[in-house]
Amino acid sequence: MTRTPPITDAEWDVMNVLWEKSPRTAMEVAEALDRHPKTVKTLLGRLARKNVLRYREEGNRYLYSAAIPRQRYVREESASFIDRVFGGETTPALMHFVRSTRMTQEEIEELRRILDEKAEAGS
Amino acid sequence: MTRTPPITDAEWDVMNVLWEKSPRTAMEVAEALDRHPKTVKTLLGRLARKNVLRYREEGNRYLYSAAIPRQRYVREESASFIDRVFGGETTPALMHFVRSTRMTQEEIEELRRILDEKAEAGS
DNA sequence: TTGCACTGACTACAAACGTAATCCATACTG
DNA sequence: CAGTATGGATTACGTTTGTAGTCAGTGCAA
Repeated sequence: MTRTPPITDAEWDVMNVLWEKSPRTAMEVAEALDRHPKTVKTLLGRLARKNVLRYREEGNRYLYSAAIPRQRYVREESASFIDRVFGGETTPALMHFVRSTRMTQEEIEELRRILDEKAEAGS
Repeated sequence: MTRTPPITDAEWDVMNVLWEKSPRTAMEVAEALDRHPKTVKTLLGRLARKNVLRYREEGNRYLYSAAIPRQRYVREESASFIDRVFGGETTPALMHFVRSTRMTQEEIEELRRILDEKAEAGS
């Protein structure tokens, strides 16, 4: 298992749109982000070099797709963030997140169900 | 209310030791972090310039203290982290996060309470 | 009292970043 | 078929970051 290469803030933006929907052309990504196409191209290139995304030719353009599941990145980034900001205390961090995230009633319900499962499973 | 200036990873390390206990001399901070004193001095200087910490002279050396409460940084950093990493899809990612975090029954209870509050407040 | 040991101020510097512009090949338009 | 527009590759460039070295002042040891 290759280690996930670190990606920067701007690169996260790009990956987020690809994780949301792949594949996309550079132009589509740029539009989704409302950022300069050249800038986005640079970022796509850097991400490709890191093998975080993959592309396939389609006519004269490339179709980019995420090559590493978002889950994995979220997990690793969360760990390092929590480590840095919360000193490794995961649960307090989680509570903070839940508190500060706006959710619909359905989502709250869903979360309750998840908690029920966890309680069930026991520790 | 002045906006909290962004601080880098290395700067977080420094602030963490100051938040843990202030005031401290540059040397003490360097020792706590086990990092080169010169490096730490640079970081302290940058943080001072950003007014994130304050210092007071004591003989020929400075005693540094955090000038902005940790709480505030945690709040802001969390917000930007959630935004960046969870992207638009905050809640699904959060659910995954909850699912994959090991918690005690008490913590689960605590989280339930938080959800109750949210359900209450919402709609 | 004299020089050294520390300290902060200033300077250095390469790598990473964000943001693009330029260059070059090629696909579509007229 | 020629010219133009478009897309990727390469190059650019100021700023930020991590990491530390150099310089200059000063309090303490001898």
